[in-house]
Amino acid sequence: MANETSEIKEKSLNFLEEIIEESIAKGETRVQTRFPPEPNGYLHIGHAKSICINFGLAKKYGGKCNLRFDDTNPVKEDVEYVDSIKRDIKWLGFDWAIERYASDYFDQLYDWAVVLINKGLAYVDDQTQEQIREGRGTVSVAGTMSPFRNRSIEENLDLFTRMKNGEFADGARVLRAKIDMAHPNMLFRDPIMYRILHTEHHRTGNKWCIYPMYDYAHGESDSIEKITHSICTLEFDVHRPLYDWFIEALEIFPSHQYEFARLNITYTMMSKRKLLKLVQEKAVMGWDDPRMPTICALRRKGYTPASVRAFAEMVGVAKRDNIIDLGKLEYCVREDLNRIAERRMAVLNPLKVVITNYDEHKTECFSAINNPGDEAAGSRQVPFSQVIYIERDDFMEEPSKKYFRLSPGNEVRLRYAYLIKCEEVVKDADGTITELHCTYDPLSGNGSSSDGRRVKGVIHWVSVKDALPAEIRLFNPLFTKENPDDVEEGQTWEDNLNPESLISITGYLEPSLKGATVGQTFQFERVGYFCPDTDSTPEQPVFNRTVTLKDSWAKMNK
RNA sequence: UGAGCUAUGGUGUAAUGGCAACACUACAGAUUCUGGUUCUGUCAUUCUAGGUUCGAGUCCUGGUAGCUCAACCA
Repeated sequence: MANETSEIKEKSLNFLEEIIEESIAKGETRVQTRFPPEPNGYLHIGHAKSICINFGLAKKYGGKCNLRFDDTNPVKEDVEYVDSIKRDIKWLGFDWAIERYASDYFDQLYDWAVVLINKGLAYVDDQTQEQIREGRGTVSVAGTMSPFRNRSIEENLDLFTRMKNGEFADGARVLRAKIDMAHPNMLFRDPIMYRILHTEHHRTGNKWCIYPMYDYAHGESDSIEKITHSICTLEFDVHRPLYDWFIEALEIFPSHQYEFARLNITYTMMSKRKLLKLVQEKAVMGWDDPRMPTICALRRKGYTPASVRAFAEMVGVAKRDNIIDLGKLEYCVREDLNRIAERRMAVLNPLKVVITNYDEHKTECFSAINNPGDEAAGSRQVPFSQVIYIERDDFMEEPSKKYFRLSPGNEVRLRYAYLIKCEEVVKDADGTITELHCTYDPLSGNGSSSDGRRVKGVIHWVSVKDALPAEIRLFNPLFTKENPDDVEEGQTWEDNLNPESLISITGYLEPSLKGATVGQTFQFERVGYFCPDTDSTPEQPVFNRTVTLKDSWAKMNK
């Protein structure tokens, strides 16, 4: 029997879950969602949120989620994008019930347009693009009616057929819904349903030279698929009345649209158009450049699907505008990687240390734990010799008060190996430190020391003669401003690009990292999480920094 | 300026008329062969002015602020 203390407090519902539960309470027996990307670019973290919502809701309520490509504008779309989108959704861990394209419905959509013409609810307009724009009015001034608005049904039918048959040039005519040129909602001022585009479509080829607009195609596509909950972002809320208008006018299955606030992240650009520009202008290596917010970039950078899903869960779903701290995304990867990533040692900014009382011909191996949180991960052997690299940050000639790493006369623990003491600092003519001479305590190899003394500092190291040199790519935010669109007078968002977003250096890795392959992920102890890049080869290894470790020492010294 | 949407800590999300909760961040401390992890603690009179009510973050009215809409894009 459940008693009060064993009761688990139920997690509260988000507003979409509430809507669904209400509809179920009212007798709805089905939950059918859809994820409807336009194949005109790569999916980004904002789409990941939408994917998690749509597939997550379907899963939670025993329903299904379709994948539907919204491919109504052939001039911007391409199969390259279709393939990447499918791959990214699968990588995130979701699978769709059915795969469809808005273009699958072009015939049906055309027939329905004819229905609307016959009902006197649509007409062919011969005005130019300019004239149509002027006729629409403004937010505070009513529009004016097109001189072609009152054509007969027969003439409209004839003209629309001829539009379809390719008799007219691009832009010569459009099909418009006949609604209300004075409507306060601009979208109701006789919205365009079809435009002429003599462009080859990536799926329908040259079959069509007229293509439906989003507002006409989307709700009808939802209706055809009997979508119960059509979920989209907030900027589409003004489209909802029109979405409903077409469905009611056509008397077809009533899908309903619900809107949530899109994801924004500090220091991150989410606009597909602008991301495309970065790719085209080669400001980044490509859509999967690890500095991009795209899903393929996150994958390449070393993010796990679970961490992206956890992030989507963490940011929640609501209708108010938001800007999420980039730190939250980093928290999510660290949390996942801390659990699963094997530890290794690597020195990114080397300082040579000679251990003067250690046999110069000797190499011995120390056992190092692969993952302190996972005993099953086991351990590995790490070679040690007389000359090693340590991080330059781990030595300070004149240490500040709370510094407990290496300094002249001071002793530190080499992780998994000996205690060493700095005896001499060697400098070049410029005064730059070139190497350190240290002595070691031969009895300290097992974690103890010769006389029971304990040291606070533990630093990582790599044996110079065994080290594996590798290119290390350090990534920083792509933009210098929290909001990349926050621009000074006379500047553009591109002026906010961070010149230090990519720093490439040579690091020295422990030899066990040889042969690491794409998909593996490691923690370089005390430094961060790293993974082999897709550019990596056995001869020239390349590692990406996924995210740094939390560093409270660095923060203290800011 | 017409219409629509939204206002709760630094950030995000809860609280469904009854003690403002959870997570991230920040700060303080404990543990630690990673200045990591883990653990403990600290951080709000809910945009504003009125009203309804025994009782309002929640309901009502006015104001203010932010976002969205005037592509033959989605």
